[in-house]
Amino acid sequence: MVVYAGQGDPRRSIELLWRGPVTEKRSGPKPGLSVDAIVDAGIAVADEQGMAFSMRAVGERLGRTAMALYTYVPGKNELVDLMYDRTMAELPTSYDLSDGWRAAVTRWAQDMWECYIRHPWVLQVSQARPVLGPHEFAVTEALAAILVSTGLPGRELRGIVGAINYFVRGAAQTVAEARAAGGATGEADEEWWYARSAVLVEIEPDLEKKFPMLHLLENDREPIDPELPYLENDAVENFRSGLRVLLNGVEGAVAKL
Amino acid sequence: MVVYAGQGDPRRSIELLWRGPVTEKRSGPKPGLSVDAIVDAGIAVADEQGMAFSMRAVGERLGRTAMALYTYVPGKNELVDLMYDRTMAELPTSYDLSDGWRAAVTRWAQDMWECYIRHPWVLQVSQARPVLGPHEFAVTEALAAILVSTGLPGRELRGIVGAINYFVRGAAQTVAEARAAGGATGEADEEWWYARSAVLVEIEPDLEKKFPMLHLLENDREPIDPELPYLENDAVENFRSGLRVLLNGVEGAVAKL
DNA sequence: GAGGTTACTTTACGCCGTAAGGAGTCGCAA
DNA sequence: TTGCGACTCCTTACGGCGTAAAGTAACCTC
Repeated sequence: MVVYAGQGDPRRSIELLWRGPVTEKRSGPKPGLSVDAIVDAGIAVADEQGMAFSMRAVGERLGRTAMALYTYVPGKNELVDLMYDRTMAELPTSYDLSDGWRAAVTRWAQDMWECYIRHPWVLQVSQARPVLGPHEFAVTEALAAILVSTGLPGRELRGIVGAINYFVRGAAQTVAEARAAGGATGEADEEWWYARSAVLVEIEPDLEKKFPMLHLLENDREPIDPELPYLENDAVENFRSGLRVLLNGVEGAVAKL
Repeated sequence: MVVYAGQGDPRRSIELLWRGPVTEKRSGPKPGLSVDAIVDAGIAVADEQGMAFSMRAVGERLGRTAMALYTYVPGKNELVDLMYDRTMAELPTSYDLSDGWRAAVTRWAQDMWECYIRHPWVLQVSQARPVLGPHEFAVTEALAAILVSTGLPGRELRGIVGAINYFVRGAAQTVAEARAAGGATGEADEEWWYARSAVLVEIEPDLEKKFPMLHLLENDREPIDPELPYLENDAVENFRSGLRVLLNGVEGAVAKL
């Protein structure tokens, strides 16, 4: 499932996202739940089951039925928006620039990456229609603050912010989905890869001759962390070296100023 | 829905992906359908309805029930894999290098981008567990062939291939999902954005003061194509300038050789 | 023409998000 | 004190989904 932000009433969604401490006195029975509790439960369930978590599962975790949630939250889409923004609150809102913008961006990317890995379902919340929550803003503000310090014009910075975002998301997705797929089927990465590549070379024996450049790309490997599974190791290496290249490009633009 | 590649029997999946022209004579009634026809229908339905298309809808388009498809294809996941690989067949398998690697990579990215826009559901097929189909290989082979010509070592190229891939996917996703969300609700981008930003400034009036760097980033805009809707315009600009920065980074690495 | 194989259908199961309506609980005004 | 409206939470139900199971009819081979 992919969730598009805020399909429902925009006012209701945004009020929930930016809600302050609501303390109105109201009649009727005391609420046994709260939006916060539901969002927490939702995150916990989604961390375990991925974006395909069900309202019933969230309710169950709170000792309620699924329908009880609808008292607090208009629907699943809005709940996901709230979960997304809450998750973004885990990240720092500003970065130390004393080691230069490059070190700061690297730390931002690292933090973001780790957050994605902790909450892989976040990677499936649409980016195109931003959730427009306060913490989502804050995270981008943090990156913008670092990059503005380079002195580059806004026109160029927007592309760079996008590129960094896309890159971190993509790289994290590679790891996150590998884990999720393994977890869902109980298969480890290696097993999955082994089973398929074995069948592949059996059916298509001269794969290396058909795709020589891909084969060339596989050369020159160095182990990074032998503790990590194969695919993950690969992803971490690609993350580091890809980010380095990307930031070199930024550095080039800065140097031309 | 996000589809993880090949959850089913690996042999069956990969045989389907790499199947040659199957011409065995078989007993029983003549097949009225074929894997190819089903894959085509699936792509057509997914282009219209997105990844949340249903097996029933694909069957209906072929004048059959949903269950008829299961004679040819093990399940929806496998069908999506086949649709994915078929879609990749739309792309060129090699690029002219006479204008240099940079021009070639730019064309590759442009082609890839357009393919994603034509078939937005492709962006929701997992990347981490590659589908391992022949055309997916061919597309990456094409990019690898261009980049190998730079002379950079495989270690560095893997990160670069990843970065370019992530970037193009992310940038395309921004446009694709904006369109999809608009299409699903019948809202145009502008309306969506207007409705939300209006509520936002009402609820949080001093947004610009809370996130000054984001506000700074919005400066210095220039119109690219006034025909395109707002969000899309933005995305196209970011795609171009982001790719430029990324390739500058690659160029830096090449220059150091 | 019999028997096995295959294409396709019908039916059904257990999920999903959520609409509708009812039961019980509380604050407050009469 | 009583009644009422507001509120939380429940049960039930609907129409969707992917697909398992079993049945029917077409076709090939012997």
